Amino acid sequence: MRADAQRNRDRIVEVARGVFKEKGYDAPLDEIARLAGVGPGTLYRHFPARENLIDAVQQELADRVNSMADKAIAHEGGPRERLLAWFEQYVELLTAHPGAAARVTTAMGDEASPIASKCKIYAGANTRVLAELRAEGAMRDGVDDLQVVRLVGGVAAIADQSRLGPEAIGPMLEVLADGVLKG
Amino acid sequence: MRADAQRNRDRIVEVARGVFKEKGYDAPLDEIARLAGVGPGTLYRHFPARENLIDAVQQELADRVNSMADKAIAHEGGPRERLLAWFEQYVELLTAHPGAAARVTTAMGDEASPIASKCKIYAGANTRVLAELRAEGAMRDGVDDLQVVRLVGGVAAIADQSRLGPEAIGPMLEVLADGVLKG
DNA sequence: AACGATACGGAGACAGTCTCCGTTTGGCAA
DNA sequence: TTGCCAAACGGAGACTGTCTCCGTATCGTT
Repeated sequence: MRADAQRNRDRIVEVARGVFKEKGYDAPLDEIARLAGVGPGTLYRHFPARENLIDAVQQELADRVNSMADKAIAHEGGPRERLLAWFEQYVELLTAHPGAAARVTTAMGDEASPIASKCKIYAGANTRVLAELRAEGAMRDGVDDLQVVRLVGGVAAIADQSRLGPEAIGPMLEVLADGVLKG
Repeated sequence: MRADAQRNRDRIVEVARGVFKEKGYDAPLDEIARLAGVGPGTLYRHFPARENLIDAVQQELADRVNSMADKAIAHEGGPRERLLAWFEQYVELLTAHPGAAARVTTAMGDEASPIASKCKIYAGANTRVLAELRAEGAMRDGVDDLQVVRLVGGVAAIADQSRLGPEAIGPMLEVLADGVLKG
């Protein structure tokens, strides 16, 4: 890639991160182009669809999710505490950008989605936490990893769109934990 | 209301029901106006916001939800079977129109929403089912009705947007049921 | 320095939302 | 019936956001 093209691409992603965080994933793309000091054509050449830009912006979140999973696994307490710690971290991550939770969770399991690579990273982190619990015999039989990541993502999506706080999210995640764990 | 106004309003709702069912709740309103044989101005006078039109269209669904709850309560089997029957019926209702589940569940608990009246009806039906189970002592302590209707709505929203079938939805609802019931 | 490939930018086509206002219509009162 | 006017209509067009096309500029190589 030509040096000027790389520079423009980087600036677009950087600006988009800020705008998306503030205004959500439906923010006008032409405005991002303007703030990045490039024409709309340049933005659309680098990112043919909005989802491609979202994918680039989410690299930052994907970089954090695995250390989150590690922290949850190392969390003190029984399986329920560790699972809840993971759920809470994951919801917090997904609600970092308004509109992210619904998009990510919708794309989960869809290989053709432009954000499939990020979904894979999130799903992988979730699987690591669940594998740990499953090895301890704490998980109910028949519970699938993809189901769980969709359920938690669903909670995150509702929380995001309804602007729910931790006091409303916490009890919902507890229901999920009780449904996932033997008990 | 003048007779011609009432006639136009009814035709708009009727046409909107068909278009929404086919194209989802984001379908162009001007197209609905055109198909109903009225100008855009007429549509927007009757329904200042899209949500107001959605509210009118959903009257049909709201009329059905209570008999669904009755059927679930009368369902043969234990608490788990009855709760699952209700969850499945509710998800089916919410996914009858693409885009409905997310909107309804997002508005749940928000008095100011234009579709608040419909949310109240759905929430009321859910509460009736849960009250029955709670009276039998089948429910876990601390589980709130609003939480449950949001969780099931979240599943419906993800199922709607990801085009999931019953084989993917069923297991998720089982996790919810296990999290809601004593077990 | 010259040149060709690569990338840029912004005008503008297009789609959907929503409003404003001149025109029409329904229903009541004389 | 007729006349009146409040109520309702409709559609042109302003506005916003998406996305493309193509003449122009720039990069990096020879």
